[in-house]
This record gives sequence, C-alpha cells and structure tokens, in this order.
Amino acid sequence: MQTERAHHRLRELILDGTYPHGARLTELEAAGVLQMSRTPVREALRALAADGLVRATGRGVVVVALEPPDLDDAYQVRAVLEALTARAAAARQRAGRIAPADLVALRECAAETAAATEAGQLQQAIVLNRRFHRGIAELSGNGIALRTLDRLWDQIQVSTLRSLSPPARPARVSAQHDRLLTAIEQGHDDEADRIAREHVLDTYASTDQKG
Amino acid sequence: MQTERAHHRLRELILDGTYPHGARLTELEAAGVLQMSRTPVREALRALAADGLVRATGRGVVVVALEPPDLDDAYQVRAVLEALTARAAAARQRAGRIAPADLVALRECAAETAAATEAGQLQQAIVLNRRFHRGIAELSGNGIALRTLDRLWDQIQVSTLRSLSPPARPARVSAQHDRLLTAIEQGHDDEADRIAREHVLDTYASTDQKG
DNA sequence: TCGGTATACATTGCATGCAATGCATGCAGC
DNA sequence: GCTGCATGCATTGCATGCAATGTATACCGA
Repeated sequence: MQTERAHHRLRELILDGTYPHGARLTELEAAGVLQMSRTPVREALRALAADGLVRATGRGVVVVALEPPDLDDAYQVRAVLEALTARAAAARQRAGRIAPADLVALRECAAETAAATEAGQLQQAIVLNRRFHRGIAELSGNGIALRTLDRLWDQIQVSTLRSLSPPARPARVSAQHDRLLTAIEQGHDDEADRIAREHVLDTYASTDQKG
Repeated sequence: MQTERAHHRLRELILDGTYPHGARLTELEAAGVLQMSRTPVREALRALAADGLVRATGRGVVVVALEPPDLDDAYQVRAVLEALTARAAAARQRAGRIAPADLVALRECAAETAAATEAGQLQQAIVLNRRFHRGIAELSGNGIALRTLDRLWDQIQVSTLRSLSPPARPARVSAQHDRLLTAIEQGHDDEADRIAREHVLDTYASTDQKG
C-alpha cells in the first residue's frame, strides 16, 4: 500500500519536472519526503527503475531522460505502436464495437488540447495531449499495446520536459488530431494507421532534440 | 545482488516451465528454494510482476500466461515491433553499418534452429528461435525496441509453453527466416518489414491458441 | 446435511538494526 | 603541488521481528 503510494507519488514528481533529468534521490531522502520508512521507498525506487524513469547508481538513483540516439528509437517505437492502435480503433469502429460517446469525448479532448496549447498552458497541454493519444489506444482494445505505450510515454515525457517549448505549429498538430479522429470515425483503418504514424514522427521532427 | 540473482533465477524457472501458468509462489517458499531471506525474494517477485510474468494475489504471486484476447494483442504488438526492427536492420545494412560476421552468425543461428526443430528438440528450438529473432532486433540498433520486445517475448513464451508442440510446418518457418535474412542482407527494408510482420502473424496463426 | 460464524493460521507489509560497500575527504610523502 | 593511501561517512543490501489482513477450516446450530 505505502509502496504503491510511494511509486505513484514519485512517478508524478518526476513526470511534472519536480525531479528533472539527473536529479538524485536516496532512499532516506525520499523516505523523509514521503513520511515512511525506507522499505516501501526502496521498493518504489526499484519499480521506477523497472519503468525506465530512474537508473540505479551505487549511490541513490538518478532520474533519466532519453538522449537523442535512444530518443529517436523511442519515437520510432511509438510511431508503429500508435499506428497499430489507431488502425485497431478504426477497425473496431467499422465493426460497430465503439460507443459513439467515446468518440465524442475524444473530440472534446482534442479541442481542449488545442485550446490549452493556444493559451500557452503548456503543462495542461501536455496532460491533455497525452490523454488524447491514450484515449485512442484505449479504443483499440489492445491492452498490451496500451501498457507498452504507457511506459513509453512516461519515458518520453521525462525526456522532453526540459525543453518545455510550445509546439512549432499548433494548428498543424490540431489538424492532425482531427484527421485522425475522422479516419477512426469512418472506420478507415489504413488511413488511421498512416495519419497516426506520421503525426508521431511529425511531432518529433518539430522538436529540436533529434539526434 | 541477491535480489538480482533471485530475479534472474525465478525468471528462468518460469520461462523453462518449472513454474507453469497458475503456479503459486510465496515469499517464504521462494526464499527457501533460493536460500536467502524474504527481503531480496520479495523484491524479485515485485520485479517479476513488473515484467508481467507473475501477478500478485493477496496470497503469494501466481505465474500468468496471456489468454487469447491478450495473446492476440501481444502478437499484434510483436508483429509491428519486429517489422520495425527488421526494417531498421535492413536500412543499417544498406548504409554499410552492419558487420558481415553478424549476418553470418544469424544464418548459423537460423540453421541451428531449423535443425533443432527437425530433431524434435523443442526446448532447444525455442531458445534458438528466440535468439534468432533477438539477433535481428539487435542488428536494428534500436535499444528501446529491443527492450520492449524482450518483455514481450518473455510473456509470450510463458503463454505458449504449455502447449509445447512442434511447429505445424517447420520448413515454412525456416524458409521465412531465410527470406528475412536475405532481405536484410540486400538492404531491402520494405521487404524485410513485410516478411517479419507476416512471419510473426503466421507463427501465431499456426498455433491453436487464438481467440 | 447445509449454512453461518468464529477462530486460527498462513502470508504479506512495513519498520528497524546491522553489516558491507564504495566514495569523498584529508593527510602524508614524494 | 600532485599523487597515493588511509580513514570516515553516507548509503545501500539484507535479515528479522511484529502487526495487520484475509482466507481456510472447523465447529455449531438449524
């Protein structure tokens, strides 16, 4: 129970940038912050290491961000996985197995993401953008892909937090989201696959962290 | 150190079928088997849970195998990831960034896999087959994909161990391996992508565990 | 005989203590 | 002044004890 709490809380602190790339955490420190003994904290730190969010040094753990060669790879993996989930979501839609309300909610989410981006609320935009992408993965019904993407999104988020800059062309991102949703709504799986893949790679190409 | 040993050893015991799907493990039991105290064992069990190889019940952990809906999903994910790594390997080869010796070793591995399969040495064939697929993922240079596939292969291996039956058409598998290697050797990335994807799905289609 | 309840027990979760390890710091010698 | 070594300390790894929890079982009543 406390182990879970510690894991959850530390993960949040890493993902919101409180503990940025390179930050060092010792069992005793974290135990102090979280007001619990070393044992559950220790287990939480190991779990975070398994998540790929921290790396054990012999002397505490340090928060890790993916650097260009690995970050490129992460986006490649993300692209094929999101293409897969978008395709699966479109196929399910065509089979009539997606609740219309879910698609409405995603449209809503896309709109909020665009609004937050326009308004310059970057932290909020990150959360909403991720929720949008996750929503599609959920629609795919592929739980394995969803869990794999969850891990990947976490790692990528830590890695991109430091250069927290607004998307180069917000309108372009928003338009891609809309087209992706439309393809899914219409059950066009090939197109959903292509748009999702291109969108992910396009997002990455717009950042300045490429290798 | 002992934690690592426990993790490694228990993983092996699960992957070789000593602890099959549904087997229950308690901290105390495992501590007895491994001759260590509960603490490192406990951490190892949590690590295995993070690996997706066991699931915590309130009463020990049980080894989990993916059942058809999830197993289908796992193969879908595996197909796109192996397609990605095969494509990347072909691209690297075309760029002259792959050592010829590595390709020779893979040919060798493919031959050994075929031989073990023909000879009915199923356990050996599993190991060699996995080594072959992993070899390609290594050639891709994509470490993120490699680690993701490692997790996935583990989960799939546990799930398919119970119906340990020879491949339906061994010659077909072997031919696909050869064609995949040839595509990579010649730097044909589109073709490597296609063959790898089809090979994975074909393998799955030949089993009787589909949902 | 069946169902419900109480009790005992298996098992985990967490805290704490102790030993081992490795790193930093300071001192001495060159 | 720089290098090498020794010593101290921060920190982790592991063991063990204790409390909490949930489950199985046995017993009792209907």
